[in-house]
Amino acid sequence: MALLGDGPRRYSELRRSIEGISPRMLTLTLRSLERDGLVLRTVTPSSPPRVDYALTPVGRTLSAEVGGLIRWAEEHRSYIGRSRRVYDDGGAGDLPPV
Amino acid sequence: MALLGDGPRRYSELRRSIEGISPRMLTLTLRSLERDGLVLRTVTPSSPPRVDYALTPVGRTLSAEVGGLIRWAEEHRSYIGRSRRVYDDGGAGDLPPV
DNA sequence: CGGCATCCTTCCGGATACTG
DNA sequence: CAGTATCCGGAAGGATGCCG
Repeated sequence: MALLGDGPRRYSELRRSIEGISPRMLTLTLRSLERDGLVLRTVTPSSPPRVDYALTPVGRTLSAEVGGLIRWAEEHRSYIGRSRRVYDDGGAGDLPPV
Repeated sequence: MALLGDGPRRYSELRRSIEGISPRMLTLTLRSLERDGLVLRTVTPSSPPRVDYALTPVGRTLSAEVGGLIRWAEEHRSYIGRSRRVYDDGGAGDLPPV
């Protein structure tokens, strides 16, 4: 979603930039976004074939929202890491061990 | 998350207002939020026992973000419904059948 | 009241192989 | 290139029963 924020992307571009995603999941995700009217799929029947994915106007409004969430996650990543360490340390207390 | 937006809530309050959630999932969710430092769990050892959940300052910032997402979903709910109907109708085209 | 432990089913999503 | 089809393991999460 957020990846499509600035302009259309080809299938293979997306696949490469979302490191670790399987073709299956990428297609499934794109299809559901298309079904929901958030992404527009454009097929150019050439050889080799070319398929572009772009946000629809409504898709752009969601993308903005998602972008905010991503920024939040980046900004608080370290806070969460610290919280988890404290919690997992065994709620024993916030004073360091003797 | 968003439910805690305005003030602490008791376990049973949450359970009732999130209709359909199992005690297991509610606890699991609250625990992970607590672990991440987003929610504060306060136990009042009385009889019957009482446990309150409240957002931490960082939790409030996420809650705001999530609130935006919820508003987005409500506003575009019908748009998505329409898109799906069109899509499932069999991509045949946007002109009505003869 | 506010949980936790356990069992059991569901289904998400990865790996792999094949196609227009 | 841009997928689809199939198989399959593991994790998510509901149901149930018990406890401080």
